[in-house]
Amino acid sequence: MQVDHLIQKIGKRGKYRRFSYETLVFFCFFLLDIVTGVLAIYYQGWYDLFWMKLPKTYEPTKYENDIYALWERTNSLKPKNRGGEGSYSIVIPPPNANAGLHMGQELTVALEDIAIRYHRMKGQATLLVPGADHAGFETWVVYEKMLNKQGKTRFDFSREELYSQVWDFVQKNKTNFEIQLRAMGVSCDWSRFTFTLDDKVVKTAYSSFKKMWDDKLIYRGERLVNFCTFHGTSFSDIEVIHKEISGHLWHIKYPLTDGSGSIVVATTRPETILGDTAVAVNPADKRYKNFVGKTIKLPLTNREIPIIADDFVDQKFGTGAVKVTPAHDPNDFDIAARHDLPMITVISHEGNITSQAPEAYRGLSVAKARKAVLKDLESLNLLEKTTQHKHSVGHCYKCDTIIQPLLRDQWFVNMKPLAEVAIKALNDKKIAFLPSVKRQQCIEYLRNIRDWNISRQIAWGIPIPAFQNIDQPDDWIYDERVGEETIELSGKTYRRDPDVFDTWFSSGQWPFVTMGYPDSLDFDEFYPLSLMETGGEILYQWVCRMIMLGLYITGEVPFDKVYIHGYVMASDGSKMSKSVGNVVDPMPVIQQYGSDALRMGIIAGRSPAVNRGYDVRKIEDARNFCNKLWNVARFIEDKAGTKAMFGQKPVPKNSADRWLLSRLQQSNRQISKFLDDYRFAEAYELLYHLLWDDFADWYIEASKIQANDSVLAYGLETILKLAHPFAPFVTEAIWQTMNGAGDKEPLIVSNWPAETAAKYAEAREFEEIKTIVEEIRFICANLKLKNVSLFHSGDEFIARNADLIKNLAKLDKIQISQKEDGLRLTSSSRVCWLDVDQQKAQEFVRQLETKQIQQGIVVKMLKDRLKNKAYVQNAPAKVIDQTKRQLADAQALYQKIANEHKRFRSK
RNA sequence: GGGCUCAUAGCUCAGUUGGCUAGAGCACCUGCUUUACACGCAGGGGGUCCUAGGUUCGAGUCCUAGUGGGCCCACCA
Repeated sequence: MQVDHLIQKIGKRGKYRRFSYETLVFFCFFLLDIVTGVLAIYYQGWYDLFWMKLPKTYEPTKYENDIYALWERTNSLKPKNRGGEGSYSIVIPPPNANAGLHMGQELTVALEDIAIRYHRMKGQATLLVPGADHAGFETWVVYEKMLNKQGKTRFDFSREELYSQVWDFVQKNKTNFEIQLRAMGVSCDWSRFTFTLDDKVVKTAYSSFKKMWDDKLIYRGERLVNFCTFHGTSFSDIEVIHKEISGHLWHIKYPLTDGSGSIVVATTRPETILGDTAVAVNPADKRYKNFVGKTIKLPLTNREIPIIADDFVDQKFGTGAVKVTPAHDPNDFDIAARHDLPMITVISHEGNITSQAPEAYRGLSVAKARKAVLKDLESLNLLEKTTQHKHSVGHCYKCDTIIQPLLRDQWFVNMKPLAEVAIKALNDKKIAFLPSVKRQQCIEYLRNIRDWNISRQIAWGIPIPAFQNIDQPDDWIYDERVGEETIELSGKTYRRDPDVFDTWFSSGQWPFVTMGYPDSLDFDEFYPLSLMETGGEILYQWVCRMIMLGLYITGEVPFDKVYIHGYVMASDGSKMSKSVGNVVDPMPVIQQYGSDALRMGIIAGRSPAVNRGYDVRKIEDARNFCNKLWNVARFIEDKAGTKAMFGQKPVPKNSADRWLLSRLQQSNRQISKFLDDYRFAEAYELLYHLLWDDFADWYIEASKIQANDSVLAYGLETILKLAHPFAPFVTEAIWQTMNGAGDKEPLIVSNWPAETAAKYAEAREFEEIKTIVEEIRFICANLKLKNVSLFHSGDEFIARNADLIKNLAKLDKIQISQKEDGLRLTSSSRVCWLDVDQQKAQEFVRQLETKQIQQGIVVKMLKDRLKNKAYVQNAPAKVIDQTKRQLADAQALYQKIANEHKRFRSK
């Protein structure tokens, strides 16, 4: 750098003249260097400002906050160009308000923001809506854990107290992830931020509930629900985790009442005997033909229960006879409904045996009751045998407690009518899916859908607006006065349902809630959303429900396209999990490598729905990419200056200029196409090579020999724009620094580069130069040559581009010569040779040999292909033409190599 | 039990209606104090595209079966 340079210069002279004037200057600079060095550590910006505009390496942390603030200050995150054609909108899947953002969310917002920035630059009215999810049960679990740490439980507080405490807890975390979303560079419109407990959300949830209520889609019923006895709440079916458990199958003898024998049933849950109300066999089962209609005396109880016949029973399983416990098994519940059997609840919501069971077992836990029941059966000699049995058992997805199917009065949504409409929309391809297989998966789910239990027995959530007549339990009314414990209505007293909605009931309405349904400009313009981008784990819980509710409430599909991304796994391919401790937090990574680097690193090489490990090397690659861009900008700043650089038409003057324009045009086309098709990783890779290979390694190197400021600036401007969706911060930082005063619009709202008129043919000349240079580099590296000369016998092309070739290939000189005794180049049609002495050149013969053999194989392969009649007959003309061209090229090359090879051997 | 998905260089992965003489980054090897960048420059080596069949003029790409990872769904007592 400048200081070091001066020190070197002055220092050398000072060596001989101590205490001279120069020595003094030297020390002054030396001191200054120390001072600036120290300052550099504390305040890099000042140092940079003093010596140069753009510092040597890009340091993201220095710019990112300011850049984001600039976008907010300039209102760049709000939709512009409204009212025109082709608006573009996305809603961020609202992160849970109870924790920081994880890598999966980084991926989510990275993909969404790339799409948003691209469409914004294309000039569309563009909207990305941020939000936060109260995440009912999820947050509840986190909060309850915190309470427990303080030695308290949920029973210490009233429902209202709990609600307000959780509210405060969530507010804190909400700010936290608002900061994080900004750090991730997400260009969302903060003025439209929506929390799932905001008034408008609650209002919409209520009006939807009311509509369903009126349409008779809501019913209250005592059904079996999946109940976690630890958390004291019920779950929907898809929230239950089924696990393979290796347990036992107990065969139990049930004596017939008439004393004529017994029937043996097999069960995995012997404690449920206490609640049996029948034994069922298959009507076609000959073994039990005479049993049907008889009764048995249920062991351990004094009850007499019937033996019934039902098709559900599988003759091949167990003994072919099933005990029926309607209150604690979904299948048995169905059987009971068919046969009008009583239901006896023997397990309580706390997971203990109830008073409906014989006294001996009352109050015991399920596990203890099982032991006791087995012991008693054994002593009565009723336990016939015990076998090992693998079966799947539902568990609470948070605490791993075994889920008990329990009878409970709950609100249910009749899903069939909603699902049918959704299935039709999906079959009609009203929504596109990436990857496309997800459509079928959704349809399958919807076809087999079961009614949705939307009641949750927790304090944190949207209260269900329903009240029950205290004198008449069947009398339920809809009322939104949920702040009241009881209400009076025409002389009757009604008590509020203490339950809250399942979180997904409100978030299932997210697309239209956030757009201000039913009457707002946003709703008119931005609904349906352009894209719904999320992880595959909530395809059913969220995506399918949004489709159903969107269609039901608004009459339209809620979004045009669904993009499902894969998971960000740990680097060893396993799942990231807090308990394993292999979670990578995005925030420190942003600190270390920069927000842009994390964004590009996380999307690199990813296709939809494919899980991939987190790979720090990809982040490093991306960091290097940012730095490359930075240094390209520094170079151009140095070369072309900073005044009025951008926004001007490029004026090509030489072959490199024309080549670059053609490369920019092609890349622009391809990157745009990839982004249109949501192929983010491929667009990024193309961009990477455009900057690194084409622009930096070739064009900038060439421009050191023959500079053209207008094309340099145009190239940088175009690449900054193409790169902006992928690297928003560094591109904007460069744009802001180089684009002069702040009166110009920020890059974020600038226009996507228009296609330049560039003809590919014009680019051919530089391609040939590249080929020649590459061959010379190869030969020189191989023979360890330096400063060789290139001779030609007056070739016009070589002569015209001599300067370029000489410098790019690091030659000593290029001259005309008549005697051809060096090493002739074989990759180009130009006749030229390197001035290499014969002995040295001979070393290259082996290389030539290999090359000739390889080329010979290629020629033969292409020839054989064309000789094949079937190929010529069947392959399309285009492919055959291509082969012919390939063969001609290959043969020409082969000939050159062979000639050169022969020339050497003959010497 | 049903369904989906992945298997390509040492590692992580691209490779979209079959046309491939199979690519990228990292890692590796050889040279570079070439003043935009060592987060760099130049050059290089490295692959029976999981296995076995099949369709085709042609298969990494399509079909069938198998092997091994991952995921989802399911009420099997």
